Amino acid sequence: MTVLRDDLLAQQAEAPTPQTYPELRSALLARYDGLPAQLKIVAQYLIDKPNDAALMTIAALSEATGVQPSAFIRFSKAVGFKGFSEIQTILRDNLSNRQVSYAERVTRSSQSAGLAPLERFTQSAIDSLNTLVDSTPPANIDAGVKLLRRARQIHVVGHRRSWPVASYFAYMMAGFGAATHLFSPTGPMAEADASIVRPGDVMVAVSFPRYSEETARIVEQTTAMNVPVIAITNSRVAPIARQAQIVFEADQDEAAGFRSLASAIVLAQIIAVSYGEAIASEASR
Amino acid sequence: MTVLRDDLLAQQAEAPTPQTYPELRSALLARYDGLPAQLKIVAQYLIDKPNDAALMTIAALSEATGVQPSAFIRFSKAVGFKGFSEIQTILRDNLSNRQVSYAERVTRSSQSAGLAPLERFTQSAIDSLNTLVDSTPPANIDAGVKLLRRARQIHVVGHRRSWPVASYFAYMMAGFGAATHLFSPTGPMAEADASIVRPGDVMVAVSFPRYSEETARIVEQTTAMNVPVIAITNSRVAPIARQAQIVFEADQDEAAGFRSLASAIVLAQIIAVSYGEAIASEASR
DNA sequence: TGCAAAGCAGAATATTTATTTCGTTTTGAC
DNA sequence: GTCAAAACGAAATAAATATTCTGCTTTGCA
Repeated sequence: MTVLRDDLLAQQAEAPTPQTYPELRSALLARYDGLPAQLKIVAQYLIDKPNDAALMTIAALSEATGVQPSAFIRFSKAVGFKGFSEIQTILRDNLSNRQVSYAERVTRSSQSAGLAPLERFTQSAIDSLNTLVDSTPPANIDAGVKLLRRARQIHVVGHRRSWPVASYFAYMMAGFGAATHLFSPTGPMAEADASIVRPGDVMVAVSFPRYSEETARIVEQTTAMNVPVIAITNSRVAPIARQAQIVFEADQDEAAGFRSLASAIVLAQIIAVSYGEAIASEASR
Repeated sequence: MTVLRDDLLAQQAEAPTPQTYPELRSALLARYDGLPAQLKIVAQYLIDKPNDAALMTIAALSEATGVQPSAFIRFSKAVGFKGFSEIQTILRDNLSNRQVSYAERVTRSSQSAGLAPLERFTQSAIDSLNTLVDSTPPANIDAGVKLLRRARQIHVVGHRRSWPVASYFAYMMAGFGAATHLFSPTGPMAEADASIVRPGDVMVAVSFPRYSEETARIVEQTTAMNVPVIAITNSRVAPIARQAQIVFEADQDEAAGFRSLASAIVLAQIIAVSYGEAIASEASR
């Protein structure tokens, strides 16, 4: 009897209704696994976007999450509240306190010896993305897509820093059903691979400074076979750009000696998705 | 007569209804002197405590200011709005989007649908980079760097879409001289690799929806050996985030069903460079 | 000082938003 | 496979909140 009561008390004690957002957050994380499907979605939204949820109505949240309004109430009661409004009160309190700490953060980080890597690199990435929009002619994308669609097989090559871009592009293209071959990232094997390139194929080469010699060599080999090359690089005069049919520039101004791959990754995505959309719009005809 | 009409038109023209908080604020400051007593109080409150006003009901504002609810409506109409709710919408937008520049917000809202992939994806990437800055606590980066520096060896795992991020991170870390081991991107081999993980190591796991089961399994195996995990993922409640010591969120709002890796790539770069700088600053002592 | 116009407070109403209810569907244990 | 319990979705209801309306008060001007 005593044991049972203790258990109940303990259960109550280890789950006192949260009063502040940090408490709420950890309570949700703790209970997440045991929640039913719809309520998991609600919990996730509250954890991931508390500041959005603070300002939205239940109807808006329902729309955003695809979860019925009533589920928000069930959720609130499951977590120990009387209704969703109580949860929102916590979220709002947290939001109105937040701007203080945010302001502190900005002042603190901007005064501490230059700027923290966090701000430096995101800003640099944003700049290079803006440049990407301005410097990429839509006609270039169309031409690239056209070439890719005519290809018997699409080869992708990229080494070192360019490898993530190359592998991402190959992954997306394969996802769209394109016959894709990704060159191995290690040098020696790569050249062996080159033998599988045939006329009628297309080569997509990714290369950024310091330009990999292997990539350049593979591009040379394939252009000799009249296989057209699509180059993703940082400059029209980059080694691989000279022989390429189509050149995409993803220039990145470097922040503190380290260039960001953000614009190159996004460029690869744009080309791949444009290809995917072209495929899809033809299929639907 | 003509003069009077011109005057009226001019008055109308120089007071277009504000759409953003900065506009609202300067409109209020400009008109403040000409307002009747009660409305002055309202204006002052909105100028002094916009973030409070954003979250309060008219009743609460009435209580706080000693001004009747109806005066808030009269005020709103005097400034050109249909009701006080419209003003509050502006205040709330300002509160939740403070980190995003207004220029960007305008572009974002005016585009939404039917735009070329080029603009869609770059804009979406920029948005997610802004979110990254706002949602990443610098302390988290410090803690991650500390953990990485203590590691005997650093293991990196990521499959499918996450592979480019994982390989890029491993590449950079290796460049800084860290003992780095990158798990193979193909499933079966990956699990064999797990045997080389030892206590004293650190596991860096990259995982985005749809979450790879292999990654989750490897993380489980290694946490069982008391190897701490640094997670790069899109949500605190992502599978691998649960067991992780440190969680970095790089959530990206998806554009047209395709999420960009830009913020994840930049995040990986930030962590790696922070590590590199920590190493360098110690070496120079 | 008187008078019109503007401002105001408080109650009444309309609207929005949260919550409850209930019939249906799904899930999990046997 | 069957049954009971839990979860769910949709619509009805309740609560809250915003807005309008009315008559009264103050202000500015002659």
